Amino acid sequence: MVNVRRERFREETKVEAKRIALEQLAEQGIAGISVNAIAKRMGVTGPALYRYFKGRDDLLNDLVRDAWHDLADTVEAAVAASEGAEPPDRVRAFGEAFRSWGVGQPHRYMLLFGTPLPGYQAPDDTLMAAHRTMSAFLSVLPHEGAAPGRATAEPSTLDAQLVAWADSRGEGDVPPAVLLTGLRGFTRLHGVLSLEVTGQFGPMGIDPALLYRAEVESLLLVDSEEVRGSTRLSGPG
Amino acid sequence: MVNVRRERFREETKVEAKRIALEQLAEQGIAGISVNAIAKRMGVTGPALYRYFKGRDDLLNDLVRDAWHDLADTVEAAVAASEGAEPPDRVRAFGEAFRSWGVGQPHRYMLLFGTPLPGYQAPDDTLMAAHRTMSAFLSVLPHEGAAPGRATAEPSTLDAQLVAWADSRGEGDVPPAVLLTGLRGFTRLHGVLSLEVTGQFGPMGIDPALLYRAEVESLLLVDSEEVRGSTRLSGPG
DNA sequence: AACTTGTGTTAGAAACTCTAACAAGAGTAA
DNA sequence: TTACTCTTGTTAGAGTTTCTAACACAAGTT
Repeated sequence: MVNVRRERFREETKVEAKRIALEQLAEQGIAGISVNAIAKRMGVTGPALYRYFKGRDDLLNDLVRDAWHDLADTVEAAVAASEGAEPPDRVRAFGEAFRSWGVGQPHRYMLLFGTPLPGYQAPDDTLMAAHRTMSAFLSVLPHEGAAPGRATAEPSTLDAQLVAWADSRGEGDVPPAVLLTGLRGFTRLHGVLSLEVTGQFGPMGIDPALLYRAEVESLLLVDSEEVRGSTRLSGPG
Repeated sequence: MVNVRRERFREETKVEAKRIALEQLAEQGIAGISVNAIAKRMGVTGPALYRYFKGRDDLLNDLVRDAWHDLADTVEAAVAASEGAEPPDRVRAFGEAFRSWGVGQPHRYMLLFGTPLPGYQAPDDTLMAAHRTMSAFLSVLPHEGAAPGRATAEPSTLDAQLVAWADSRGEGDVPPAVLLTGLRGFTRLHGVLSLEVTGQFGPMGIDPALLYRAEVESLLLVDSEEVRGSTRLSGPG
């Protein structure tokens, strides 16, 4: 029989430890997360926490997993709340939710998108949450009018890779054009956001929010770009 | 009188220490850089190196500065080598040089664009190199046809901030439209590249190079995007 | 009541950063 | 040459880490 009381206390201890770790993360960054210091703040000695986490890396991996789930929940909620709105507004809603999440907790954002621990392999659980985040984004991109592509003869093309990627996540019905828009769009948002949360715009005197929104708007056009050739450069036509 | 011989030895010691630090960075990431370990590999005891660096943070800041200068040199060389080519090809040349630099030394790339040390303020020297990098990019973007804007009445607009930023760098003659293209373009390249060097595309089975090039091509269109309204979404016209 | 399991303790190894005190060499000046 | 200063190395040590091992004790099970 499973001891439910012990299991519950054990879970609460882990939650409490991670809560303090999140504080350390927010205040001092990843390097400021210390198993020893967490234990002290919980009123126990250092080694006690090793009954709950195999090591510091294990704790960090838990934080990464939790953060991905939190991010996925956040953007999913925003997408759900925008139900019924016009497609462009739903994209904007996703964009704002994503940015708010990141700007509100810069170090946690970089915990997800910064350099991973050496040898890190994201577990299925974590990958699932990352997928949920991306799916939420894809769901607000309009699908109509996009050619439903399947596995192409040439697997080295981006389209083929995108379809294979979607297939592996059980989303084989999403057209490659939408997948491409989603993936490129995500990299664009991350491009601005990651520079913002690391403070790179600080010495430049530029409001990252404006730049971010400009990029969000660019997503609303990224499809039509693809249609035209890409040899033109600059100059109002 | 200045003792030139001592000064030279001192400089060589610092260079050697940073060389080993770069190896540690490449192999184990930032966390793997250890003053003690560097000293041992140089055949001296740990504290000896503190005659050359005020502390570990000081060493890291030197690495950041060197990396920025190296990156600036690299993209400047690529831009210079593309002299005379068509503007789109020069943009591509910059893009490839930037990506090669980052992909070739992922941890060093993240040393520049990852979370900075707490309280870090980039010194002038470092800012200069960052500016050189951006200027190299701006120099391959075509300027003709762009309206030469100066300080606007409304300073909260992105254009006004861009002009102020360029002014502070002594590049007040660059039109705001080009500044915007440059800044947005840089964030796009960084968006893909930073996800690549942190291994985020690994589990996705997608070739980041293809995605990166798609974004490079998007830069060649970013201006014309601005001209049209930004309310359209998806769907081949 | 006896046994197993879980969870805390202390002790300690092996790292790390960084400071202090000291020793010795290199360069300068009387 | 002698004396002084400056630079650069050493060792010792404080105060951190992470993490393992050995032990103590309580809680749950049989």
